[in-house]
Amino acid sequence: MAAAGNEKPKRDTYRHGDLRNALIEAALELARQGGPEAVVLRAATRQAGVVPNAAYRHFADRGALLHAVSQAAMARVARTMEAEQAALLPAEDPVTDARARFRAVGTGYLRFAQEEPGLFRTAFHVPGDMTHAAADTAAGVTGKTPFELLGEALDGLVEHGLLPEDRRPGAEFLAWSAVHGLATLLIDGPLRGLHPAQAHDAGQHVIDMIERGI
Amino acid sequence: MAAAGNEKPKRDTYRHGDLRNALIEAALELARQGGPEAVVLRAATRQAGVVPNAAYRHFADRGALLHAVSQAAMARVARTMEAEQAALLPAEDPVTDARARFRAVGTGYLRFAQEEPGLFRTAFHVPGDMTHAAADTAAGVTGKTPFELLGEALDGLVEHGLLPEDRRPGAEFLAWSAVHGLATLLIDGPLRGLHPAQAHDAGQHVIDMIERGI
DNA sequence: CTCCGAATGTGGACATCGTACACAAGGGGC
DNA sequence: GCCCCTTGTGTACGATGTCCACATTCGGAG
Repeated sequence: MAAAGNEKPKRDTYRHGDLRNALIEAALELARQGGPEAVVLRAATRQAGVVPNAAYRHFADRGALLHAVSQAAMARVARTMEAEQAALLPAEDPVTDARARFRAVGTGYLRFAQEEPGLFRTAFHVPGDMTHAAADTAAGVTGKTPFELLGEALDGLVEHGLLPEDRRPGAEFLAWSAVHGLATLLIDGPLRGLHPAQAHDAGQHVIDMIERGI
Repeated sequence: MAAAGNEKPKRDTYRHGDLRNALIEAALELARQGGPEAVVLRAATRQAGVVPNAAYRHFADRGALLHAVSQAAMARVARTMEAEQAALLPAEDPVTDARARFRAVGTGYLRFAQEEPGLFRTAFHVPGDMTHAAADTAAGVTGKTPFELLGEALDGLVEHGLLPEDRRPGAEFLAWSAVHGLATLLIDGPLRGLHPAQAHDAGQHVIDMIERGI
């Protein structure tokens, strides 16, 4: 049983053709299992069947690669949130709908955190630009970042009288704080390893708290 | 201007005498500026004036050192929380007191996160044992971990009728989620670099939300 | 069509890191 | 006073990020 890595797709052309994306893809896989610190430049190039230095033709340094991966991961968060909303069956009451769409934002966020902890941690590892992240790289299919989706849902609450207008400013930070904090607890805090169903319950409780306290 | 590091306290005895603590101390300083990833074994031994391998007489590996540092950082979190409570001037009303003590838990937590972001991140980097952390290494002067301090404050709320008893179970996770999430936003999220006063306000808003929604 | 420059990939090298193994020094119990 | 266990040293190895010089190829200007 020789230890042969499953790398090196043995390209024959001198040029790779799509190295940049291949690197992001490989790094994304590394991030999935192992989080941001597992995104190691040489491993990604190995997987792409290319010499380490080749990466520097597409990324300034490891940080730049990691940032690209982070953006990609964030886009997946957005897609999960969108999917959660899309799965909602419309009630007759638009007020109920607005509320459901708001909750779906949090639920999707938490779902992603549980299902893809590595990617989740990567998405918010070199953050700071969650709010103004280059929309196209960090957005989901609707072209909105997770943060924008949240803001939109909050606007919906106001619009339908579920949130007083004077409470709206800064509300995204309250909601985001609570949900993200729980995600942290679930991923590698004391709530780690919670049964999915229980985790879901915990999520709903946090969202309840937000609705009450926001 | 030769590049001379400010290391090597030039010990003369063959034995160091207190290497373990010296390493933790050095690593703590590394963590303060740079967070967990800045805790590099060789740097700590350098600072202690000792060869890299000497560390292995006291820690199984880098992870073990980091864990010790994490515990120490957590103890500081606890102390900051205790200080915040101690600074409270007692009201005549015990109910008001209970509430103030609860809020001080969150305020102290957030204060520490802002004042010592590196240590804060280190404290919860290899977490999972925040709840059951070896009490003596992660505790403050009162011998309680941050988590225990929170639980106690919540008990106080119940005791004085500020929190319905049936809402008590699991309440620490709701409160912790919200406060920790905000800490994350403040440290390296979109709220990073917020003016201390504004950060304080944000913290109070989150705690308001918790009180309302818990 | 040819040729040349810009883009892309290669090779080799270096500093730094974590860590393993064998050895040295010395302090404490008998 | 002797021996051994603890603690620190020396040397070494593989891995990583990154730098520099060189090779290969693509695509457009002539």
